[in-house]
Amino acid sequence: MIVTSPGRRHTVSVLAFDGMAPFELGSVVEVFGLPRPELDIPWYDLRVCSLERGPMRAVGGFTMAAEHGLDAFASADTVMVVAVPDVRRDPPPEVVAALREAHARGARVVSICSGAFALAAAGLLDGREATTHWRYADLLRRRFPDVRVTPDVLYVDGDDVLTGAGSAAGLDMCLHLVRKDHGARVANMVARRLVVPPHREGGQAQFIRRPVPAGGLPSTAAARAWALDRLDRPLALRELAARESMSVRTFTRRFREEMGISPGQWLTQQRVERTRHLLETTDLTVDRIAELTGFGTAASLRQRLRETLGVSPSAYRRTFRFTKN
DNA sequence: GTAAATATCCGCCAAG
DNA sequence: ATCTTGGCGGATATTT
Repeated sequence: MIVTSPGRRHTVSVLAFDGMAPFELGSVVEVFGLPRPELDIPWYDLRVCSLERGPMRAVGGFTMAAEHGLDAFASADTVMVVAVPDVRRDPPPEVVAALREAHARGARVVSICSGAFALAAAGLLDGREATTHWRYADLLRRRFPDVRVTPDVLYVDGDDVLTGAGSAAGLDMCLHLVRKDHGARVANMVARRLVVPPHREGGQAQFIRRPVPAGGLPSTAAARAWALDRLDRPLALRELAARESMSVRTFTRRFREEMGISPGQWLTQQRVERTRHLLETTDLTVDRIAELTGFGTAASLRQRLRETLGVSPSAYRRTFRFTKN
């Protein structure tokens, strides 16, 4: 879903304001604003915009000044709000109007963290599923009863309107956008360069449950640790369940609640990660790597790699060996 | 590449 | 009443 016309880069705008915390803004800058000469595609054109003209104080004791105003904000292909000055009141009417205008024009409107309050104030979340930082979920529900607030996901993709949860989930949101625009291969390269934890990279899941572990409930953590330790051997679901003294059914259920993916999918992700590592750092044959990573045969390794990274083992190795030297 | 054999996943529901 | 558990079955995925 790239709405850019040919010959023009996809523009992303993000709103800055006085008193804001820099973290989520930084994530957006990192993903969309950083030059990426290693990719042979035109990268995004990021515009940091603000209502204020003068310098804005940021949390942490420094000041910043944006180069663009609200017009640039409203006219981008992807319009992002990563926070609001005050979650208890609506953002400035100019901002609300800019969001409505952008959405009506067909722009993709995205929020991270408390930015969802700005989208909600503009009516863009009415009747839709949306998320925000878990600290604000109740307040968002109370202030905007027409919004179906889902607190325990990393992000919600409504195609033209997307909402991301708090803090680091903003990065997941940004990578998700890259994946939608440019495919898994490019998204994975960006994620790699960001050194983002692997289990958040690969999946197709637009919808990941429980960004923070649920307290108190029995956990599948020990079984996961055990599995990682013997990843090279075949691991049956019933063995993992037995590790936690759970039935297969309960284990599967707990696992999905904790990790957002099935045990089998998780296992595959871990094996793909190990495969990547070995491809990048050794000259072992694909057959040997298949043994060491638990894929068993090179055929199934190739299959999995093609699915998750979109490339063959040799192509992957060539790319990363080449860019490293 | 196909086909058969296995394994996994998950809604449903009764039982604790 | 409300919640968690775990067996069952059949759709789906994976391995051989």
